[in-house]
Amino acid sequence: MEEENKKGHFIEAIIKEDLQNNKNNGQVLTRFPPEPNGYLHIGHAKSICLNFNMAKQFNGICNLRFDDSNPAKEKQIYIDSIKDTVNWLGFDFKTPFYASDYFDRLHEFAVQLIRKGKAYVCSLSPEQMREYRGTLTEKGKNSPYRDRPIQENLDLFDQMKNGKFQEGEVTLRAKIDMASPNINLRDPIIYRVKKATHPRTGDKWCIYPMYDFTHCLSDSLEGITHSLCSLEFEDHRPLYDWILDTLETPCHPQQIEFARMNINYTVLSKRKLQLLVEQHHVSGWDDPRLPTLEGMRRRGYTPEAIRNFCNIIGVSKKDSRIDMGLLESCLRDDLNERAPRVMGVLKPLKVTIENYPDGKTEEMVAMNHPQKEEMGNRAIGFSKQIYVEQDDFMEDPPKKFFRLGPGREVRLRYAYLVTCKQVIKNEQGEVIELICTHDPQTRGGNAPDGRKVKGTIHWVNANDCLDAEVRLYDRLFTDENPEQGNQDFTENLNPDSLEILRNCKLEKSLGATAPGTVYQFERLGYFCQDLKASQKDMPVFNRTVTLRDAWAKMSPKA
RNA sequence: UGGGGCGUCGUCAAGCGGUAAGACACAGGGUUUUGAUCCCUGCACUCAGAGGUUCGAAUCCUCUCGCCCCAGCCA
Repeated sequence: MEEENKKGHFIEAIIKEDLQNNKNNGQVLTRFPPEPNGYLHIGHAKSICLNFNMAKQFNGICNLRFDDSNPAKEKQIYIDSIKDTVNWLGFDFKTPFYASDYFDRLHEFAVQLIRKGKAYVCSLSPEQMREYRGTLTEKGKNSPYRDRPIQENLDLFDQMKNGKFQEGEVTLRAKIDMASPNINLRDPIIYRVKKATHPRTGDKWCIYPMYDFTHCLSDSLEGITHSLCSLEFEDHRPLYDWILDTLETPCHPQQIEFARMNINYTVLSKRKLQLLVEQHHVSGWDDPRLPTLEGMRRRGYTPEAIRNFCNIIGVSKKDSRIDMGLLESCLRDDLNERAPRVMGVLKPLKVTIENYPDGKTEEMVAMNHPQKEEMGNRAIGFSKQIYVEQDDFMEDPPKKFFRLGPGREVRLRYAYLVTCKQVIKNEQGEVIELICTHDPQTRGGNAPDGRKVKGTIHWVNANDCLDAEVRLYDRLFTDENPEQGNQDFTENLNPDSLEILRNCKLEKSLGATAPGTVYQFERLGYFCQDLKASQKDMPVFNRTVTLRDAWAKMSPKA
């Protein structure tokens, strides 16, 4: 808590200064305002953490508010998913707020604006509207309907509300300045006709407020003090302020913009994510390869790892592209602490210990976490037939290969030192079995004569293990920035982002996994059971993330 | 050619006139029954560039260059 005096990121600095000046009576109220038109992704997590953390840090509150002013795109399933995901991430909101709960008040505000002569009903068609708006370098022209008398506007707006107009026929516009260099101020539309059923208000309305009108007023109605949003809304701030200054509102929140998150080798836009789902490049919104929070959750990401990541990357106004490696580093950091260790063989190679008694089984004692005694031990059966990893054997290994090879001795973790005596191949010349001997004196893994064995490999008891499917995931795209330029970003999809292994042998204890628990398969990585894909007789495990692998680094793929 | 932003290590990011934090990555080394973890060490004489102000600048001023956003009845 010596953080107190540090300024932190620029938003934190602004809030501290406001507090010092007793602005907003020393209150801090933020909000996370998703539109329920899709699922949340890691980019949203940044905003969620920022908003909830600022509120918490300054003894304030953060509202979850659905920005549901466009019924054409919004659905209840998204609302449900978003609520669930925010909770899963570890944030509490009492009851969610909805912009749609303010529709009546918003309507009154619109009428107020008309009465003030600051809004008018415009009968320009969408095409005409575009022409009148001008361009980036040319001023716009006033709408011929701009000077309709107040009473006429009132009547027309009422007719809009009563369904007398078709979509696109009329709009309600703020009367600001068609010559403004800021296009957002060229008489922006604040209400449009939309004959759609709203997930929450049903068919009560056939006119809906636009974002710019809805957002600032919703903020004000809730007493928000700091309205944090992304950079692209910077141009909208003058409009945000204009509306709140023009209308008689409870308070005037301060909009502050920050840069949204980007991560390399993936995409973080709802539109592109949706495309990946629709075109079946992935299995669904919760595909473990997706940066959606539901996907990451299914993959095995923990809320703690995600929150830590969001805190670590900071907040600024600079466009950035964060290294996926940092996310993975945060993940490993958390998983290393909490994941129980187990053994599992992904690509099994049968090993027969020729000098081990037939039919005998011993219980070897394995630690559930090498650095945490308190996590306890477990017993693992050992017998004459075991499986080891195919990658842990090389017929003609280089000197630095510390694993199995003809005549080489390695330690079977928590069991014995074994030496490879014979290699058995099939007709194709593929190694299908190893005949080894074990040193009975080395039970547990230590040699009484003090002889050093450099390599330790994992194994699974052949006659008492679990058959499982394991899914290995790699980055979804081969290009660091898949959305570069205007070319089709799906061309950069990594064809090897998913590898399914169907003949995996896992330690028996994995037969009953607690939902959501991530295990470390020693020497391989972190894995968790995929409850959605698992069958009764064939559990499916997802590889959450690999372990750091110094060996893989020095031997660039054989 | 209009308006709004942004440019500090490979990637994020502190710094707010007193002489470049930290994290990830990377490179060495140590411990280790996971080539994991952990622990050391190294890693920007320089802050997009050029001028200027100052005893002193990444921090102030001027100009130049580069990148991002805006012309939905989307948010």
